[in-house]
Amino acid sequence: MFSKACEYGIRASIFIAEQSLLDCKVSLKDVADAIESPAAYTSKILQKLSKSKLINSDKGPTGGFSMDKTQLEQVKLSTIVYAIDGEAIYNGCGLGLKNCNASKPCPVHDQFKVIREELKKMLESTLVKTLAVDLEKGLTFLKR
Amino acid sequence: MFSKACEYGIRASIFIAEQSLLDCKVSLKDVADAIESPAAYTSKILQKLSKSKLINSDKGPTGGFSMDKTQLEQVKLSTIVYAIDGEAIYNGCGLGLKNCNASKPCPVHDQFKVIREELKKMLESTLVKTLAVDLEKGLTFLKR
DNA sequence: CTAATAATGGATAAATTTATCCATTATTTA
DNA sequence: TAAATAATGGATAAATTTATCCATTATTAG
Ligand code: FES
Ligand code: FES
Repeated sequence: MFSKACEYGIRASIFIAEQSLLDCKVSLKDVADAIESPAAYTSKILQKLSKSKLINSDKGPTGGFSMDKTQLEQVKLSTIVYAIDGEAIYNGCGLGLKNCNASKPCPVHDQFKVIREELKKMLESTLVKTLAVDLEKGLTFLKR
Repeated sequence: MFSKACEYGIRASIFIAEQSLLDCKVSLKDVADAIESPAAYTSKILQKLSKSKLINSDKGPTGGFSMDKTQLEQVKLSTIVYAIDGEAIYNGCGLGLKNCNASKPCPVHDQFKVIREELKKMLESTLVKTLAVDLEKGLTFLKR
């Protein structure tokens, strides 16, 4: 469904959000440990999220990654997915034709459209912060 | 969503189904031309579908790929996807944890489950033959 | 039986994605 | 100001996916 990079990105964001709700900054290592991901690769992904202003990053001692109030209120799953995987998931054709196009539809266009719209709606209506709250409550898990 | 191989596989199947409904066998080249895919790569995919008994293939002159009555009645999108991409799409975790597991759910488990179930239902309720009929009518397209 | 045809299978190659390494930069504390 | 810390950026490397090439096998028609 999503690329590995995107999966890591979502998991990392949820962890950072959780810790930010507890007023804690986290280091790259914290993140990699929490989501069980390769640190260096995760670093690249966090850089991308940071450049897209979805998370903050600070250098030096006391540095680390965090999300501020505004980010916590605004960053949705869709924001993350878009920043990492781009818009392919929204307007890509399910059978790989370039661009889904209703006026020259592929054989599964009608069926796919429904699913894709559901997915889109879901991603757009889910705040990372909300997921972080459940994580903090111990209801969900970032690794296994 | 699906791998390129799976996209080619679905498009190829629909084309073969369409031609089989018209009682025509098609060669590898016919398929690759019809779906605008690299022939040699497509060949590998068709071999896989053939070994899974989803399509027939015959060597020699008058050979080619085809689907018989039974295959046309039985092969669904889900059959193709399963043969090529495996079951990952059905029981894989949306965030990449190994196996979706409701008793130790990832943060998006509930949301994802809904989407995945929709997708599954859609794939399982769509016969390749049905898609082939619309293609034959000129209502849908395999390339663009 | 021969020649032509078309799929098959194995070996590679190219491209993309995922992952690692390390020197550099910015920041903080002592 | 020096030392320690943590992210950054660039260069590679490994792994996976996608794609190509070619010799072989099976089949058909002449
Ligand atoms: S054209 Fe293929 S999904 Fe719309
Ligand atoms: S555990 Fe992640 S989708 Fe079910």
